[in-house]
Amino acid sequence: MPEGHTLHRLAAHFDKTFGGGAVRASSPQGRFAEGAARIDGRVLTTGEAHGKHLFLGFDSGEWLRVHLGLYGAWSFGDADGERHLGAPRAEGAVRTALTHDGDGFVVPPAPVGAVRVRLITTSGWADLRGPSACEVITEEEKLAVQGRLGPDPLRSDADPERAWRVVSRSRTSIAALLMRQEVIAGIGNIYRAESLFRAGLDPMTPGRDLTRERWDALWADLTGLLRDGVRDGYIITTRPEHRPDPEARPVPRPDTLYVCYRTGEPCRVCGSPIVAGELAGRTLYHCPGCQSGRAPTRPGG
DNA sequence: AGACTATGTTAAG
DNA sequence: TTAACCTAGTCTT
Repeated sequence: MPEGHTLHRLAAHFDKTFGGGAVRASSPQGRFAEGAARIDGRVLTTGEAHGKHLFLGFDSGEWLRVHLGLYGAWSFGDADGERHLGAPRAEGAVRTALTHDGDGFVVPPAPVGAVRVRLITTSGWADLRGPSACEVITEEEKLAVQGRLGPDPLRSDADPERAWRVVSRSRTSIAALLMRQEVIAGIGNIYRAESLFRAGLDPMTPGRDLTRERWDALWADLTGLLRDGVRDGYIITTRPEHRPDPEARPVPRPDTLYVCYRTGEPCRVCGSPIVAGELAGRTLYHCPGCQSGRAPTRPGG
């Protein structure tokens, strides 16, 4: 789950439900005690995402920067119940009654597992577990982090031209380029593999062999897929005609994806067995039938 | 109890 | 190119 769409969902959630009042911050696990003390009592003013980074802004002018890594996840509790957002976890909202203390702050349940940060307001609580990065930074430091990130298709300030300048001059494979956050921010293993399948592109195609038109189409497709992910809450890349039941809303796997996690299974379009390889330590999935470099096809049109 | 997996990144070799 | 790190769930012994 933690590809770009998840971080934008998180940012929107904090923006909508945590703004306005003071926030109590703590670190039940203890590893973030000092950082929590710095934001404790402050007002959370804004939630913002850039690629896979989440920035929570406080009225002190400081920011909480969170990167979920592979395993990080937030849990939330509010009037709507409890739910998780981040790494794969048991899903399903649980209805629990909210109780408030004398100051009007929500009383959350006892921490479960290693909770790095716990945030509490008068309307709900949020627990963060397993992030690869969690730190309080200044505005200047935030801008420095963002300066190292490439354009994020989900942000209004994204400049695809910047990504194209790198891609069009690189001998590196498009599959590797899509994973480099300084080239394009927010793409992970699933969006990488699925977008290349939808484009009919051989993952090993050098960046500089892409035409401008194909790059523009790839960027546009990624933008649409990411927006769908923000809306749906999980990644859906299959077109209705390629699902067992075109009428039904696809559930997260097995019907949502073309190639990811489908090693050896028949391609939904051409029937070829899906191939899994390895690139820079990550599993790279593709369909040898639909994604041959010589005569690229457009699966499903 | 231990191995293994996961939608990620960084630092060391 | 490899290992390390963060966590929790699932599978194997």
